[in-house]
Amino acid sequence: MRTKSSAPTMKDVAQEAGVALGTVSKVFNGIPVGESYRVRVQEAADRLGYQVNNYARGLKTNKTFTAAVIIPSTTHPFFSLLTEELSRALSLRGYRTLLAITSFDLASEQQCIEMVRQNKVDGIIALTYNPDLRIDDSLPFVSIDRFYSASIPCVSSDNYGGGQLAAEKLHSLGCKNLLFLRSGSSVPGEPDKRGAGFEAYCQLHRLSSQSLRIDDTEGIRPILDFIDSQIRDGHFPFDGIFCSTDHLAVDVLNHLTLRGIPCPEEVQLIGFDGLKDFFTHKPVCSTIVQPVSEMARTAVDILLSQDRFRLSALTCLPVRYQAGGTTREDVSGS
Amino acid sequence: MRTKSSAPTMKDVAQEAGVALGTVSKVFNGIPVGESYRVRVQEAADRLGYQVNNYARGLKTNKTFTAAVIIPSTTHPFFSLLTEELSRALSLRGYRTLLAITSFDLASEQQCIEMVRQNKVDGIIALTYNPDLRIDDSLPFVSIDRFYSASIPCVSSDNYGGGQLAAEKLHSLGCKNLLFLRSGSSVPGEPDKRGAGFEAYCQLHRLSSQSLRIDDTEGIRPILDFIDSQIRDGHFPFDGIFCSTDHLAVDVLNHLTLRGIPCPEEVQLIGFDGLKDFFTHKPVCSTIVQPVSEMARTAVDILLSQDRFRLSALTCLPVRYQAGGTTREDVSGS
DNA sequence: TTGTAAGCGTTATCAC
DNA sequence: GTGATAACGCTTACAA
Repeated sequence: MRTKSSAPTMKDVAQEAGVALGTVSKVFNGIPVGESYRVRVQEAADRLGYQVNNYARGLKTNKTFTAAVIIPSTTHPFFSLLTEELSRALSLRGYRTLLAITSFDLASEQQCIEMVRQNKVDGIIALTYNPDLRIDDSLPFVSIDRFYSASIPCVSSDNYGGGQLAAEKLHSLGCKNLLFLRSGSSVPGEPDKRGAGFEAYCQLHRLSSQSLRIDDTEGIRPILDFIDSQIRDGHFPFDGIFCSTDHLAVDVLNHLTLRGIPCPEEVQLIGFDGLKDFFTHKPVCSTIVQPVSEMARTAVDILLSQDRFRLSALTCLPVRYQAGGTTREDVSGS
Repeated sequence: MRTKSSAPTMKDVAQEAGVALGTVSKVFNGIPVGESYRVRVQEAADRLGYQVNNYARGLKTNKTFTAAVIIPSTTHPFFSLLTEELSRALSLRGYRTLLAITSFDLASEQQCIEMVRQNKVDGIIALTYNPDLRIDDSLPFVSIDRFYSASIPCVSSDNYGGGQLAAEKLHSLGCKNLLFLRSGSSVPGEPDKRGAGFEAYCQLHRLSSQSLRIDDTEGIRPILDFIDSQIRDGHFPFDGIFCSTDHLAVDVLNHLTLRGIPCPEEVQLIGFDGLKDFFTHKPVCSTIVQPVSEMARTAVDILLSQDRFRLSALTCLPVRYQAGGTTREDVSGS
């Protein structure tokens, strides 16, 4: 029956159903209309395989029911989980996800923002590193793990509390000489508070502790070198290490093993993120678990909330400790 | 200067620049225009922070420069890599990515197609399981790993050849009694050819081989039970196993280790996918590597090619073997 | 070259 | 309750 080459429009449906254009529109917007008309329109639409054109609708309504997710990568387990949870949360609220991957490139981050703005998204959720990001505040924007300004809501896990928790755990596990290791982006962000919380706990409880922070541009070589420099006669002076990420913790664990320092026997190790090995579904190390799912839901809630500006500028979600083989309580299960 | 509440439009820019609307449009479409005008328009646009409205443009041109990626999940390493590569390839061609996650749900797959169609995407790349998917062929569609019909181009790796390659490798590594294990979706797809290729090689070379295939709805328990049932006096009768995925290979490896069957000493194991451990960047097992990046690029090329119907219905990309510790040649490096 | 006006598919405001 | 009609922001003939 369809001789038209392009997709059917409301006009086609109206003609097919023998009703006026406006009536068709009403049917598809749930606006009350005579039952017989409703059925006629519905049938005609089905026959034609009609789908409403969101672009045209958005042009009129200024709503596209599409949100952008801007993220550095999709292959890192934390980001991939975050992406999935964000997409799921948006979908649950009837929103589509426009995905933009920045590859950790600062210029690309800005481009992505411009690009998705052209697509007239209703809002942006972004995990970025560029401290000078130009964010137009006419468009709802929620930042993850990076605080920009009071007018840009930021969602993160309780990094500071997580650092404290890690110190507390190591403390209660009998560690006397603590070490904090950090490898990460050179631009400041919420995750920096992990070390701050850790150090605060140590200071408060008069625990001996030392910290080493490096940029990930240098690779982790400096950290491994530091570890080697500390080893004297096969002995490592620290008995508890908190690493800023699980990834770093695993690298440190492997290096210590290589050097014959047994973990958790001689030194206990706690990471941050709560990543699970994909194959075994087991934690890769003892760790502070980020509530990724809640973070995603919260970010979406804030993005879509009517009065975003009433909300607090920074939302920190609670973390929890999870044993994973690199601390000594594990023998009694967890 | 901006007193308008909503985003600036071309009209605003025209007014600001003191030129006609059409002139502004031309500037943003690269259509030649007097240099002085071009500059005036550009400046006015910058001043106003103007961004073209892709929705309005698409309405007129029937092109949105947006493609949909429909995928079961973003957390599985293979899918997450595929998603990233697809997004990257699309971006390189000037396309945005609309991401839809189906969670392996057949009904959701259909919904996603409908949903992205409403957003007037220019095409869809999908990895789906629903054999009865209703695909409107008015919209370019490229399927990954599942062949629907001659009019729906399908991209996959050379699953059949990969199966052959696995058998050949095990053969050349001295295995005499082979086993193929498969756990996967109950709906047929290109990956099923892995086993077929494996068996074909065994038959051709008169190698003793056996196969066990189960649906992943049952979990992998039946496979582990089968393995247990084969063990006699601590001895396992098969000396070479090909698993349909790396994931299965790792599970089998762990189970064999648990039962005291050393791998690769007593039995050698090859998986399929080529996944790397995220932390160590090392293969999780000896494996047949899928060319994910090429698959993504190919899918995008096909999707955006003008005459898609000239192309072959099924494009199989070459795989390669990679040693990863579960086969015996590894001692001499890889 | 530049300006004008029609129209893309939809919604919303009206008379009917 | 139903059906014309004017926008929405943009592109594109076509006229100036």
